[in-house]
Amino acid sequence: MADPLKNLTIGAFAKSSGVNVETIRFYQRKGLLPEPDKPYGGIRRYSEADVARVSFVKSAQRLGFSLDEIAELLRLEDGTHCDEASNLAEHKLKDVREKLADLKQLEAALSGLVHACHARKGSISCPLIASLQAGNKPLAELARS
Amino acid sequence: MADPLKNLTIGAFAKSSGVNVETIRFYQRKGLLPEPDKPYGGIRRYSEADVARVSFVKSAQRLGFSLDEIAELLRLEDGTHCDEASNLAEHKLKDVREKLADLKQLEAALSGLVHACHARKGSISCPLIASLQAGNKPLAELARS
DNA sequence: CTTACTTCCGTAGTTGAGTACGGAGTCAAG
DNA sequence: CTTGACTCCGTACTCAACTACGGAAGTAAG
Ligand SMILES: [Zn+2]
Ligand SMILES: [Zn+2]
Ligand SMILES: [Zn+2]
Ligand SMILES: [Zn+2]
Repeated sequence: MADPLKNLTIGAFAKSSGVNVETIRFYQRKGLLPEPDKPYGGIRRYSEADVARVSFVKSAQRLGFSLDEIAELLRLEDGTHCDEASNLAEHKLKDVREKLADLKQLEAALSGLVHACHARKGSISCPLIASLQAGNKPLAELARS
Repeated sequence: MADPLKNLTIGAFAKSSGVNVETIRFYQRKGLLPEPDKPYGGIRRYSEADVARVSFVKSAQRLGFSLDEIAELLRLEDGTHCDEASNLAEHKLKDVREKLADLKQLEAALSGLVHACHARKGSISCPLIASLQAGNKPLAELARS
C-alpha cells in the first residue's frame, strides 16, 4: 500500500530540499512537516510533495515569516481562509516597506558620508568620523526614525 | 570634575533610551557602549550622547545589522584614519545596497501575492497559499537570488 | 539613622532556528 | 552473514540578543 510517489529516504529528501536531515526532523517536531507513517520496523519515505513543502517553508522564510507564522499559513492551506492568509501577508508587507524606507535612509546617509570622506581636501580631520561622532545630520535622521 | 552633561543614572538613561537597564549593561559588555568611570565607590552617570548612541544602535538594528556589525560601525568613530573609516563605510554601503535589493524583491513578491489574493473571485482556493506552495513565479524569482 | 529604592556585578535562564551526538535498529553489497 | 552506510530517536549543544535573579553596596527622604 506504499504510495509509489513516496520514494525518498530522509537523506535523499533532505538533499533534494537543500537542507540538513536534522532540519527536516526539527520541522517535523515543530509541526511544519508531517511525519509519514513508518512501515512496521522500517524507515519512513518522503515524496516530492514534501520537498515542495520544505521549499514553501524556505520561501516564506525569505519573505520574513517566522516558523510559527509559516505553520499558521500552512494550517490555512485548505484555501477557505483567504482573508486570514492575506492578513498575514499584508502585515509582513507593511513590515517590509518600513524596513525598505529605513534602509533607503541609511543608504543615503552612508553614501553621503563616504562621499564627504573622499572629497575632503586638506581638511584636518575625517568628515566621516566627525559626522559619526557628532551624531549629526544623517545619523540624527536615523535616530528619529 | 564631573561632566555636568553626564547627569543620568543608568535607570534614567535606560528609560530615556527606551530600553531595559539590563540591555544597557549587556551592550556595555559587548563593547557597544562605553562604561563611564565610576566615582570612587559611587554610581556611574550617563549623558545624552549615550542616549544617542543607543538610539543609533537600535536604528541600525532595525536596518538588519547585527550587534557585531554595529560595533564595527561604531568603531569608525574611534579616531582611526580616513582611509580605514571610509573603507569600512564603503563595505557597509555595499551590504546596505544588497539588502535594499533583496528587500525590493520581497516587496514585489509579497505585494503580488496580496494582490492575487484579493483579486480571486470565486476561485476555489487561496492563490496566495497556492503560489507559495507551488514555489512558482514570485517565489521562484526570490529563490534564485 | 532607618527605610526604601537604585545601582553594581556576576551568573544563569530564555527564545528562535537550527546543529550535533550517541546508541539502537535497518538495509544493501559483497 | 558481515560490514558499512543510513535511519531513528532522544537529548543536548550552539548562537544571537536579550532578560532575570540575587546579594551587597550606594543614595535619598523622612
Ligand atoms: Zn487568498
Ligand atoms: Zn509586524
Ligand atoms: Zn574620512
Ligand atoms: Zn559585509
